Amino acid sequence: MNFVNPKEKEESKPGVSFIEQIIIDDIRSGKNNGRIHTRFPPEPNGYLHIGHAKAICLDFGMALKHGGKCNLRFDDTNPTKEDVEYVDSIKEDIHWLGFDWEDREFYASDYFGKLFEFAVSLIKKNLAYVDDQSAEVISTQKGTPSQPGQQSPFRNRPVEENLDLFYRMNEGEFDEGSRVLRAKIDMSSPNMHMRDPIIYRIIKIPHHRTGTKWMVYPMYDFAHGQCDFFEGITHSLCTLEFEVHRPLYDWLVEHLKTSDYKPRQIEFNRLNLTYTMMSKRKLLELVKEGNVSGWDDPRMPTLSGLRRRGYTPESIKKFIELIGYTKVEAINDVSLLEYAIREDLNLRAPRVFGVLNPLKVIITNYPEDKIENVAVINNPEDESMGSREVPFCREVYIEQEDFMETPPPKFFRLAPGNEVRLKGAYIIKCEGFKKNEKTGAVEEVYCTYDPATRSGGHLSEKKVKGTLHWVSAKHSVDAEVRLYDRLFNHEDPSGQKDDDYRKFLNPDSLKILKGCKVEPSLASAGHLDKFQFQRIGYFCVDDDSKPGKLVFNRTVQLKDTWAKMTQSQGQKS
RNA sequence: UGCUCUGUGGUGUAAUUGGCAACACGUCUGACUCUGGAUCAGAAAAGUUCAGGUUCGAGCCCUGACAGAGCAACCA
Repeated sequence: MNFVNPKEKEESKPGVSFIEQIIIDDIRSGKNNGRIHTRFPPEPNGYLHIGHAKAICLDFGMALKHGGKCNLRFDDTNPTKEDVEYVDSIKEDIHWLGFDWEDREFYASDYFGKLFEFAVSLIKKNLAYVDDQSAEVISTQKGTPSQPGQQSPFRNRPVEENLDLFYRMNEGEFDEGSRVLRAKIDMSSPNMHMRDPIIYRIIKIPHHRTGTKWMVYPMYDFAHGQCDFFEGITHSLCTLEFEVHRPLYDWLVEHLKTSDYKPRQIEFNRLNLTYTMMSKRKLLELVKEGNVSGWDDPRMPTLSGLRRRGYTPESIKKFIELIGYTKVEAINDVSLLEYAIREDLNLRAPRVFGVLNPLKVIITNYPEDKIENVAVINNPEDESMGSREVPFCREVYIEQEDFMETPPPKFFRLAPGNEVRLKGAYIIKCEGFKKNEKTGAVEEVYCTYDPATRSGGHLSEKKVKGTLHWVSAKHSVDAEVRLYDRLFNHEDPSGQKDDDYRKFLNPDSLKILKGCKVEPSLASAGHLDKFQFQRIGYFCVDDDSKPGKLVFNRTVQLKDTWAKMTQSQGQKS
């Protein structure tokens, strides 16, 4: 035997993302006086989903890690799509994730005045003009990505006339769509966004914050970089699709800045998840069409949905840490998200007994009225969580799938002549069973128990292959259990040529089990309490749950190697 | 047939200033287990899209291909 030096396990460094590297470099070089200031800029037009969580973790996370600040800024430049309802939910979700913007809650609409002034100054510099053409005409004049655009006949309108028209646009003198303000840049630019982009349009729908004060509203491109500038943002982090907007962002900031300071836009890859759809618009459709119960349906990728499903903020942050930030358009596997929540809950969730599909077991040699309280450990991963007493008696329920009349090889559970341990209690042996004559379904199983094998007792060392969870028939509590599965059965429901994602809706994404039996200690469980139903998975108490009418949501299944074995052998039961 | 960006095990990411391609998930073994969970030990799996070039040495630098994505909203 050769003697080898023990492997020196080098601390594998977490590896900073390219964005963090830029931030570190900027701090070192003293750029912006070494200041780090980011922002998270949601549009209040829907609920936050896990893709936003990726951005939130970066925006707030980088600030936190490098001694900077992160603002919350609602990008509310389009009153036709936005609503306060969303503002509140967004704030709640960010806090739930564990981030805080302190007193820096801003709105793009806070800057409407300044933005208007800036637009006026551009007009005065002959860098902006009012265009009277229709959307269609402007669009065709813009050309295509491979063909240059043509100049608008209004492009050389005199400054005074532009000024007059722009003011009158804001006074409501003109109809929506009749006139827009455009930046005068370059109609032949290879970048479509530089072909005299529209920067202001007329909208006469009241704004959720500014009411009817304004009749013209800035476009995203005319707001974002400037707001960053106004707030002193140093690193404006956004997703890859804004890459081509950056020259315009820079152009505008360049005309605004008064010193060396300017914000820098950096783009990273958006989150894509297998079997998941992230488009806000389509999620809204799912809600409106009743394919899900709401934005917080536990199958939704929204933060409110994940929360209700039983995900913890820690697990979501862990997942995001695992996938990283790059410029590659990747599609991440949901199983990694499931791994993250299992990891988290494994350490924190108390173990309990819950039987989803009950099958009655009668222990024929156990006294009729005897009741024993057996002690069961709450969490083998955490001794400090102690143990609890669970009542045991002559009749118990086990899981239907834990009994088979004619078991396949390596079936370690209950079968005629077979012995298993009821966890925390006794070893029992199957002596017989009763079948329903019509359906052939097993209705009752008859067992004997060995009194010497009580858990913890001195003779309890006897080994059996299988250990089953169970509940006392007399003491167990009824519960409804909602089994959730992926909402879509296609690996990439939003990446298909065929845009009708509805085709890929998984018909089995929700299975409601009514007659489940759980141990009595769960009777008083409160909303969002999380448990591991032993041998099954992690569950949390749903919002619909009430005392006497318990409802549990399955967050995620436990890994199940037996299921995998039986599947690969084609022995699905 | 324009511009911009991106190509590293099955998947997602690493690889200090060019120096033996690393980690995680997943997969497969085995050990252990009163959860077929967890844990522990181990294995398979890429030679970095391709072709040239520079160099003692290239995933990294250069050239040229190829592939994918984004961009033509009065959305963000």
